[in-house]
Amino acid sequence: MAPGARTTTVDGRELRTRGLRTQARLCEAATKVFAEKGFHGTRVDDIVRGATTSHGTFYLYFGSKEELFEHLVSQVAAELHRLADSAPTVSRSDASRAELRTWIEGIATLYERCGPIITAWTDAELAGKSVGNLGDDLIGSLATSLAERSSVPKPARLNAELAALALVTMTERLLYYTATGQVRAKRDDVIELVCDVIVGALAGA
Amino acid sequence: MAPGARTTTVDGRELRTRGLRTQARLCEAATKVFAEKGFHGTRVDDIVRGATTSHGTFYLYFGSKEELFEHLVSQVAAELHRLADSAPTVSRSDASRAELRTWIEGIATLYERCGPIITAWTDAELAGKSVGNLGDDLIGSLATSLAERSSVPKPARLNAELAALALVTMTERLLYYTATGQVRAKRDDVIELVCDVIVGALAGA
Amino acid sequence: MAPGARTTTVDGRELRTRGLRTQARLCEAATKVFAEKGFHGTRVDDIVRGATTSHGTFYLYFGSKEELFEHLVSQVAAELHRLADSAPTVSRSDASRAELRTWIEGIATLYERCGPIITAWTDAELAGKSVGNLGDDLIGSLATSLAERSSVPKPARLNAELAALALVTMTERLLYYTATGQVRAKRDDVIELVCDVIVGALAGA
Amino acid sequence: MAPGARTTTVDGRELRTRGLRTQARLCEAATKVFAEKGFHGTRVDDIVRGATTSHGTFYLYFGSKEELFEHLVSQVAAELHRLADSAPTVSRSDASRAELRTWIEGIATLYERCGPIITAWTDAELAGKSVGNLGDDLIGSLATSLAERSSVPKPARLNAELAALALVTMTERLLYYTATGQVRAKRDDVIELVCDVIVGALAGA
DNA sequence: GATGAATGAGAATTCATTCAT
DNA sequence: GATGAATGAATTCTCATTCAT
Repeated sequence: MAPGARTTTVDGRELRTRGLRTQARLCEAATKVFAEKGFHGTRVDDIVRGATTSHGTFYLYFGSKEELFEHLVSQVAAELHRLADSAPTVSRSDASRAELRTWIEGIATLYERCGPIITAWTDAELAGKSVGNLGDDLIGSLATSLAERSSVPKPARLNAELAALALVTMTERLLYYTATGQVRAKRDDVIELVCDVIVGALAGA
Repeated sequence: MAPGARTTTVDGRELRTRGLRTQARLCEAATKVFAEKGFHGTRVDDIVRGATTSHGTFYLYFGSKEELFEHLVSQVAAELHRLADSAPTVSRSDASRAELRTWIEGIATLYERCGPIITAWTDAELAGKSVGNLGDDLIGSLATSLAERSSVPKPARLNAELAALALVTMTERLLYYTATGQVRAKRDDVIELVCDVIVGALAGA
Repeated sequence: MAPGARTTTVDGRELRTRGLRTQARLCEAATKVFAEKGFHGTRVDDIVRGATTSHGTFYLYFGSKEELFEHLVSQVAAELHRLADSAPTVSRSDASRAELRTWIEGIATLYERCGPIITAWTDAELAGKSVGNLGDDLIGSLATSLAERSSVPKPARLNAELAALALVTMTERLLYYTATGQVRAKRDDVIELVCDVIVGALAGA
Repeated sequence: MAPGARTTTVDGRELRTRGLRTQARLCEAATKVFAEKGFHGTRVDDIVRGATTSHGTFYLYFGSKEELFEHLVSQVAAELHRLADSAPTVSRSDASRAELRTWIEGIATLYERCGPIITAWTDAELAGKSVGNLGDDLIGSLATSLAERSSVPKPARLNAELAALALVTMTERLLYYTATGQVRAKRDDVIELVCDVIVGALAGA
């Protein structure tokens, strides 16, 4: 092989520049179509046309519609995991609040970029194709991180873990609705609000 | 018509007792299958087997899979609308808290009964079959009711409407996860928690 | 049986007044629907609704959709046969022309009454259900009658039988088009024209 | 595109030689089956078997049974229109008669080639799928052409337009019956006869 | 690497006819 | 006599995937 030629492997095959570009085109097209029609509504033909290639080529790069989909979703999932790892501690201090805000902003940004894929993800999930499980895995792990790092004095009723879950759930959906335009509110307002509720609930009185 | 004979009409035909029973059997079977496999995963054949009838009979009562589905969903939607209308006022008084709790319990109960249909609903919605729109319509209207009835002193940042939306969203998802077993928590704990967060956020300090 | 009760038999069963009326209603409704939608386009359900009865009742009187259809068609066929038998002689005499005219008028009238059924007949025929065969049988026999009675001096080329066929065919179609409104021409003009052409062709110079 | 490569497009796809052949096979098979069983009697499956392909392939080239049918019919229709445009003038001169004869022969030839498709056409038409309308459009336009070009001195009663319609109708049906074998007569006799009648009726005395 | 063609196992839906009351 | 309910074989159409060039 020519030295310096950039290659990656897909399913064991070496991909050179041309192949890489084709693959990228497929991903792009797929992202668009999945976003518009959801997982079930998307036909391989749609993707293939969008990428101006052929069916044959599609199966050169991805073993199935599912596989391409998982490929796309796993990228989002990875970012969400990264966010989970960087969950801040929650307390009433100004510094902590700023940190929390930054974190929430990170989630918002991700959702703005990938909202539609997340929709399709939910769609696919319902068909039992657990790709990495949004509802459970990721929201769960975001919540766990948050709970671990919150300074809850545990008033009688407040189960920190559960509370974190509630709050992350709220955050997730609200940001999702905002990103997809289902909720008409200013991004900043939403972020502030979410921070307020989280601090109110998770920081000791 | 003989007085007292209960009849409904489907496409101009009068339904007698037998027909009514068959229709009910179809609904039951459909509910079960939709719950198990989601809207897309469900075949008319599954429903028909579940109800021990024939395909022909199915189309005697419902024009299509979609139609039967909408029939089921509209019932849940109606109940959600009813709940929206009965949203309580939110304040720190004990009486108000009790009312809120009852309301939340109502939602929880509905979700326990219909969780799977709601899942399927989301599933169907993604295919563009807007049956009545869960995410938008209903959560929105639950939120609006709640906002209107909350005694918020409006601290600078807290937009009551948006807050209500956030809280209802949280409630909805959390109860949904609980009802479907995706979250392992005691029903009562969840309800209490949700109440706490709502009161904390929506009742004036 | 009560003396004087009018009865007919269908498939061996005795029909009393009520049954007779139901049967008549079915025929009426069928005539209408066949006319509108053709044989293939007509569903038993359409007929049954038109007659405000049930499917069960339909099969009480007719063994199948075909059978009812044949029942209707055979009536028209009978009248056409009667017309064939009464074909006039064709010559240049005024008396003969008047006779011819009357005959053509008879056909026109029949077509005005039954045009749509004749359409449906053609429709059904194409499916291989030879009910009595319009194209062949009847037109043929009309032609034969006409040929037999024409005073053709047989100029070299003119095969009377074939000519008669041609002329009857022309008559049949033209009257049919006129009766169904596909040709916008005054009834009398059409009849006159047809007479002219027939006399011109069939009567010796 | 490589110069000389013959391609057509179906629904945006480019057809190569192989595809073109398959499409042709489908048309051939369809022609045969439609001829045998009429439009309604023909199943996609019949066509597909006749062409030794799969259902999937069928729908690769035609959106439905109707579409393929229309494709076939439109070809015949086009030829009929061409014939309408080339209608001769009618007079008693020998030259004119020869021209007329040639014209009629053209129709006869077309009917010999496409008779069965024309049958199926009528069949389909009755179902309301107006493909281009045989009875009305085409016969009408043949008639119009003929009328325009006939040297009728207009004896009192003879409306040239209507007469032409009558004659074309006669021609059409007679040739049709002859082509499909419903009338047992020598082709030439029929053509001669038709010419005679037309000249007799349309050429001034 | 890339492509158009081909496949065929489903899936939804229709409708003439029979059945039970 | 009459009726509503039930049936299921037959039919059209779809689409993920494989094949041949």
